[in-house]
Amino acid sequence: MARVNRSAADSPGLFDDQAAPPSPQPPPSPGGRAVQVLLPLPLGEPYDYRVPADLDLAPGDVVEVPLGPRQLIGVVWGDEPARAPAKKLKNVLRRLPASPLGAGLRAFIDWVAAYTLSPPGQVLRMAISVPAALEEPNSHLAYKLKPGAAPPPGFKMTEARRRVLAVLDHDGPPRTPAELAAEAGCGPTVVRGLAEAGLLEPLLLPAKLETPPPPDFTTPGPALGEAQGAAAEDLRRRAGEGGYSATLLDGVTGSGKTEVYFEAVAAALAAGKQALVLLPEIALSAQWFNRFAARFGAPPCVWHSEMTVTQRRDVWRAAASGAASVVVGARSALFLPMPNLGLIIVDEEHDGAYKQDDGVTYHARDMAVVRAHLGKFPIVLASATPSLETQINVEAGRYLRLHLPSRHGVAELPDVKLIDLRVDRPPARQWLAPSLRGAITDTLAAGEQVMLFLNRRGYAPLTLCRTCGFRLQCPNCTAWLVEHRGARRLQCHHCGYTAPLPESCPSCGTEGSLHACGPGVERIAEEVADLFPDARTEVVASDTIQGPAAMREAIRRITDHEVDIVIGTQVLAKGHHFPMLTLVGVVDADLGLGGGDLRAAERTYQLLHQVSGRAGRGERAGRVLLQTFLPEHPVMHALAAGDRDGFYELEAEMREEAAMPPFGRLAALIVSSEDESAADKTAMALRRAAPDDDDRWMVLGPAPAPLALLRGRHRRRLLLKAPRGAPIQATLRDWLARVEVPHNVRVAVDIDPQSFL
DNA sequence: AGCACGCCGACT
DNA sequence: GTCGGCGTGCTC
Repeated sequence: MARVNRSAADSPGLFDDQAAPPSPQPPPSPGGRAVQVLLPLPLGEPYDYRVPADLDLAPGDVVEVPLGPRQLIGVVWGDEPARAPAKKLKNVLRRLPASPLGAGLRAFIDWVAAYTLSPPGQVLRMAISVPAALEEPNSHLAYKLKPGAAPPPGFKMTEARRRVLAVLDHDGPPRTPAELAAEAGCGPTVVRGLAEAGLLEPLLLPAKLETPPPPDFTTPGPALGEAQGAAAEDLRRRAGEGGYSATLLDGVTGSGKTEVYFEAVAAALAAGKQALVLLPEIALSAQWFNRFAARFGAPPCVWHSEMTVTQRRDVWRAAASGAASVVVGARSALFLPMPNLGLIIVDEEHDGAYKQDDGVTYHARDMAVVRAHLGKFPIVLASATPSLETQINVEAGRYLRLHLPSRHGVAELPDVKLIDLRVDRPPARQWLAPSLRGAITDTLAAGEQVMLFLNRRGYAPLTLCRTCGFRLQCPNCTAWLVEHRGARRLQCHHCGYTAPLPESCPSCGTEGSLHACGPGVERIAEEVADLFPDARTEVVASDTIQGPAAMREAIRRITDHEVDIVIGTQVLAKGHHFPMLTLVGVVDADLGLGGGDLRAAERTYQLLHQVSGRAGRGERAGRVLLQTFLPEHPVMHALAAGDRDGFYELEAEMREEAAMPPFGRLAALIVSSEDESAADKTAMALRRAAPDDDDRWMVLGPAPAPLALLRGRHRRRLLLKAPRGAPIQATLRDWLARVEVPHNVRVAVDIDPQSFL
């Protein structure tokens, strides 16, 4: 074998035909090309690697590199000369066949990392979360007829086997086992049997990329009303022209919000762009998919964390290659590589599910605006009850607003009435007030449906001993154990701890003295069964409904009126349309208001508004009864009076007065440790090192975090309050650098925390 | 995030 | 005398 022109630096060829020995690193060559590779680890900065001569690399390329003893996949982040000492440099091993990450996505990852004070590698990990998608798609097995093959002796030519051979006999491409089985109408074993008998010739087809069916954006959308049409036209123009803009699409369910933003999606597609739609709880929105399919004649690509690795691999590839023109997903879809991304929709933008609280803490709605800004394309935020942040951004002129009036000229909400529980009292140990019971009776008599809403799973939120007062508490968290009578167990809703319900008090040993306090949905179901024994009832909560299929089935039963009274938690608050549902009873409207959380009133208003919207969406008028001990509270007042704007004005006034978000900014430091005193010590040390420019910065705490003990870790919280526009990241970075954090203590940073006590 | 290296307790 | 617990520190 003649070899020519081999340089001294090349392998001498000795090992060429042997099992790979540990590859000797070529000596460092100062002139050799290097790249910076960002690895999906919390490393803080990209690492330098040498580029072998036969490899041509550019920023965005996905590569495999050695790191210590292992090999990792990373992304080329820069192509400057190496800064690391030359003797540390290792070679890039290979470039992966994945589509490179575009400059826009890379800039976005850097931006999110800087904003959230997270290592960029940790943010990158969210963008390349499916390693399988980065490799060459697997070629797959296919069969064609083996020419001249004869059945072996003893082979029975059954009808099914004959059909398979007939399918291949007509000309046509080789087919995969699954395709063959489907076309021949038999099981996969039949195909395998033929292959084993040597009648089929196996061959490997190059992988065909799962190309999603293209949405049809050319067919005009449904006829829209005047305001809807004008809004759609505005968004169409923006999506078609490109360029950054942020628009609040403000309208209740039934105002045609979805149809309007579908027009923006259609315009983006017509301009050759990809569109991304974020939804808060993707798995539960079967009705959304139906509407999308009705408008575009094909389902969208879906992305959420509960999908299988295979599903996510295919969607990731389709997004990265540009084959997926529309992706709809939960918050993590925001980090999908979409090279032609030209429009983002954030539906239900006020929803708390957009905030990610572990790992990189980010708010997907706000980061979506950043991605649109960096990518210079429009973003649409849609909601019937926008967040106060978004409202203020509209008022300040940072966001545009398109208001959609209700299409049918009816009031935005059904008739909402308050039930004053101080006067209209339920009997002892029961929870439905007489007037609500009466309304349920009337509704059932009219052949209509009732929804009772209580945002609390299980039977009772607290169990205590009547003899000694002992309360059953989670050993790992600062939380009561919730009795689940169906499962006959106690459960912690924060860490998943469960235990059987004890017969006697664990503290004083008295038998039969444990007492369930307060209601959960299971207990309301018990009361309903007692009061309305003939009604068909169903409890819908995240723990009674396992998986999207079960959810769809529950929704179908309710829609088809197989249920008279549905008792549900938050999972039932969203988007569903039940034509025969005319009465919504909110068992405890005050539930979210306790605890002094900054956003308690806002969130309660948004949730109850949404729940109220479930009543009377069909032909029939609906009514809503809110049981409350606080009928004079602004939230209750606004809901009963249908005065959304008044509520927001008051809420904005209070926040502005307190210089709280969105008028000021917050960052939280969560100090946590299994060792309580270590957590306390670190928290106090942070307090002492706090920025002391009192005019700009204000530090609150340390205080026990909302769950002072969570999953066995003791948590303390400090809050940094700053004026809008203050350099909060730089201040936090300096602050953290001044404090020595022991190794058994973690300090997590939460920029723009959403919930706290 | 892994993974190795390192420094103190219960075994053959 | 060794095996192995997991604390701590590095990886271009």
